[in-house]
Amino acid sequence: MSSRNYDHKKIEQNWRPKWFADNIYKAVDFSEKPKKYILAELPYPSGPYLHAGHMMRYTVPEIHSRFLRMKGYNVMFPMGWDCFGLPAETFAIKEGKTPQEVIAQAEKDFKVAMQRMGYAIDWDREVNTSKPDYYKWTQFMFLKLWEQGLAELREMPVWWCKELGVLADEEVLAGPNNTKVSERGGYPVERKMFKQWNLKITEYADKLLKGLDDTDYMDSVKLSQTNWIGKKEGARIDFEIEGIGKVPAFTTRPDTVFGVSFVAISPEHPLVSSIVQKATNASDLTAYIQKAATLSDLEKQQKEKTGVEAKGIVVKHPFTGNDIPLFIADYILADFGTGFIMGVPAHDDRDFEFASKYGLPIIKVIQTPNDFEGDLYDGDGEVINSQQYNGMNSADMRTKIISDLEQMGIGSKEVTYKLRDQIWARQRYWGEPIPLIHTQDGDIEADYNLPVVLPELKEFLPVDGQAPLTKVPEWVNTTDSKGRPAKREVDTMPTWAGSNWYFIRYIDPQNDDAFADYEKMKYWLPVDRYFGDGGHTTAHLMYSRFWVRALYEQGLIPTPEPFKWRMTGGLLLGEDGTKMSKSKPEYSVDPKDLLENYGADAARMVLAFLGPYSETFPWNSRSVVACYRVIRQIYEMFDKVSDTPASKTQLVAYNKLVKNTEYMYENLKVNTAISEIMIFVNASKDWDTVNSQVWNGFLRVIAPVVPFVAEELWQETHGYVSWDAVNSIHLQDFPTFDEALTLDDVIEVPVQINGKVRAKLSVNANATEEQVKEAAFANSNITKWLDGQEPKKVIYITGRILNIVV
RNA sequence: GGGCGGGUGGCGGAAUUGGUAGACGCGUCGGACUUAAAAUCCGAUGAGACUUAUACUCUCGUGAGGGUUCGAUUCCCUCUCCGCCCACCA
Repeated sequence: MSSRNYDHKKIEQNWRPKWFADNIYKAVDFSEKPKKYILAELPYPSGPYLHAGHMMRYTVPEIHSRFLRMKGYNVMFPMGWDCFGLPAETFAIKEGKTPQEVIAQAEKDFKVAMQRMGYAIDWDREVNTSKPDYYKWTQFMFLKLWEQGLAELREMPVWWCKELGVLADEEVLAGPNNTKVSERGGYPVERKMFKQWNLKITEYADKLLKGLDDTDYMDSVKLSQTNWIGKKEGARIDFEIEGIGKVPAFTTRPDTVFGVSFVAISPEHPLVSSIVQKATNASDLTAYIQKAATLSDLEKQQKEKTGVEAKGIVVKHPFTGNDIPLFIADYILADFGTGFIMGVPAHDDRDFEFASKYGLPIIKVIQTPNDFEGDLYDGDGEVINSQQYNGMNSADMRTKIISDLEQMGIGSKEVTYKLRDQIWARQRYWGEPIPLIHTQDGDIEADYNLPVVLPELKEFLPVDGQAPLTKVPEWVNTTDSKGRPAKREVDTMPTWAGSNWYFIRYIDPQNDDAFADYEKMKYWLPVDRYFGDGGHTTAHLMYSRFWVRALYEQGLIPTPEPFKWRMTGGLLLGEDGTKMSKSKPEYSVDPKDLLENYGADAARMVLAFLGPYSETFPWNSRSVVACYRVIRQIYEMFDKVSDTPASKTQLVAYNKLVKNTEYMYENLKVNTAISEIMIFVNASKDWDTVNSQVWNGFLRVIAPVVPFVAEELWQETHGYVSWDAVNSIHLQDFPTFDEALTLDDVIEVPVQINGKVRAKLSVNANATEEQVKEAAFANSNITKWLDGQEPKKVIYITGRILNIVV
C-alpha cells in the first residue's frame, strides 16, 4: 500500500482555484515565444450541463495545447459561448424561461464543468456571442458587408406558416388532403414568396475554392469544401421562345446539343407566367404549377418525374431550326443553373427518364463504346448526327462549339456553382438585430449607432407569422438619418453570425474601439489548429471563411484564411454502440457521476484513451476504472523514488517513453500516448527504486493528460511549501530524451526463410549484418529448414528482420 | 444516385507508413489476499494441430477473391458489407 492515498477531490479542490486565480494558462499577446492558436469549436448551451460529447470534443485538443505550452510555445486555448439561435431558444421554451435567463445559468454551469475538468483555458478571453459588447461587432461586420453590396434583400419562395413564420424544408410535414403542416404544432403551411436578407457568398465561390490551397486542412475537409462549392464548367446556350424571347440554358455537355428533343423550365422560373398566358392549355399548366408549389424538395425528388407540355408555344432548336416541345417540369430546380434546361434523353439519365415517360424522341449523338449496352450513355466518344461536328471526339467538340456559340451570339462559356447564397434572416427573437432601417421612401439605411440592442421580451415567440420584434413598436419605430420616422428591420441574424468570427474576438475580447486590434490579429491569426464537429466541416467552415475573406479585402482582418488546419472529431457512442441521445438517457454517460466517482484526471484519461480523436467509438465504463487504477499506481511509484542511479532498463524505458509520447502528443495520437504511459507504469512495478530524475521527467510527461495528479506530485516532490505560479508543473518544459538510450542493449531479430519466421535471434543492438547472418546460419532451426540448400539471397533490414530466400 | 471514411481476437483499438500482426486497455480463465464477497495484486489469453502434459514445433489468420514483392493489415485490380455527409446540381 502506498503511504499516500489518491484523493481526487482533495487534490482537485486544492489546485484548481490556484491555477485559475493566477491564470497560468494565459496567452500572452506579442510574446517572443512562437505562438500556437489552438481552437475548439465553442459550445452552444442547449442544455443544463456539459455532456460527455462536449468532453470528447475538448479533451484531446486541450491535452495537445498543454503539450505545446510545455514545448515552449505561447499557446492560446480560449473558450466561449455561442448563445444566439434556435438551440438556446428551444431550451428556454422547454424551461419556461427567457433565453437570457437560461443562457446566464448555462454559461455559469458550463464554465464550472470545464474548470472541473481542469481544461487549460485562458478565461480572460471568454466571450459570449449574445452579449451586446460582442454582437455590436457582429452587427458592425454585417454593415461592412452590406456597404460592399454583399447583403441584399431578395424575394424568394419559402414555407410560410401563420403561427411560426418561415420554416425550413425539414420542418414541414405532409398533412391531410395534400396539405402541408408544420412539424411543430401541426399548423397549416403554404408556399409563399417572401423578402429575406441574403449574403452573396456565391460572389466568393472561386476565391473560397482557391483559398483552400493556402490551408493545410485534411484532404477530406478540403474535398467537402470543394464539393460544397461545386464548381462546374460548361456553356450557356440560348433558346428562342417565340413571342417571349431568349431563354438561356446551362449545360455541362454542349457537345450533345444536337440530341435535344425537348426543353424544360422550372415552375418557379420568372418567365413561367408569360408562358402560361401564351399557351393554349393555360389551365392545365396553372394546375400543375400550383401542385408543384405544395411539394417539398424531398417529395419532388422521391416521386416520378412529371411535367406538362406548354402547348402552342414554339421553341426553335438553335442549330437545326426544328421545333422542340417546351415542358414545365418540377425536376428542374429554380435555383441551379438558369432554371431552364435542354433535354438530351440519350445522354442524361434524368432527361432519359422524363422522355421515356412522355414518349419524346431519344436522339443519339455520341457513339457508344462497342461493349456498351442500353440506351443511355453519358460518357465521351465519337460525335454523330451533329452536322459539321460529326466525327469529332465529344470532348473536343465541347471546346469547339463554345467558341462557335460565342461567334453566333447565342451562347458562351459559363461557370456555375452549387454553392447558394446564404439566407441571412430569421423571423425569430433570439438573434442579433440586423442594424438596418427602412425609411418611409422605401430606402434602406444603416444604423451606425451600435449596438442595436435586442430588447428584453417575456413573450418572444412569433405570433401570426410575424417576427417577434414587430410587436415592440417602441423598438421598431425610429428615425432615419434625416430625422424622419422610420422602422427598424425586425428579422434577426441566423445562428451562424456569432460563430463566424468568435475566434477573432478571443484575440482582443475587451476592445471597445474595434472588434480586435489589427496588430494583435496579425500576431495570432491564422488559427493553427481548429478542432470541431464533423457536421460543421462544410457550412460553418465555409461561411466563416467567407466572412473573414470579405473583411480581409476591406483591410479589416490581416489574413484571408482564418484557419490553417482543421480536424474533425468523432462521436462518443453509448456503451451498447448506439448513438447517445436525449431520448435514451440510460445509455448516456453522466459527467457529474464521472467527476464525482473517479475525478477529472481519470475522466480526461479515459476519454482520450478509448480511441483516436477523429473516430467514433462506444463508451466503456470499465475503462474509466482502469484509468483510475493507473493513477493510483503512479502514487505507488512515488514511494520508490530515490537518488539511486537508474538501471539501464529503467533509462531505456524512460527515454522511450519521452520519445514516443512527444511524437504522439504532437500528432494527436493521445490514445497511444496513454498506452505508453501505462507501459512505463507497468514496467516500474519491477523496479525497486525509481530514480528522481526519471520521476521528474515522468511527471512532466503525464502532466498534459492528468494535470491535477501531476501538479500534486510535482509540488510534493519539490517540497514547495506555498503556491507560486512559476513552480507549476504546467509551466515547465517537456522533458528531453537521449536517442542512444531509447535502444535496448540486446534486441530480438526474427529470421525468416521465404518470408516465414523460423527463428528469433537475440543479438547485440549494434551487431553488424555479418554477425547477424552468422548467428542465423548457426541456429539449429534455421539449418533444419535450410536442409543444406544454398540461399539464393539474404536480405537484412538493420535491427528489424533477416530474410533468407532459397 | 454521388462523395468520403472504414472492415484487424469475445470487445475498444495498436502496428514506427512495405519488415515479428494483435501494443495498451476491457472481458474471460487461473492464482494470491479474505471467514466470504468486493476491491487490489500476480500470471495466462487469436484459432487450430502435435504432445499424457509442459516445452519445442507446425498450420491457418487483418471482410472475400486475385495480383505485385524476398516479405502485404499496409501498394494495385475485382467484389462485398458497414458508417457518415450530400443528394433530381443540368
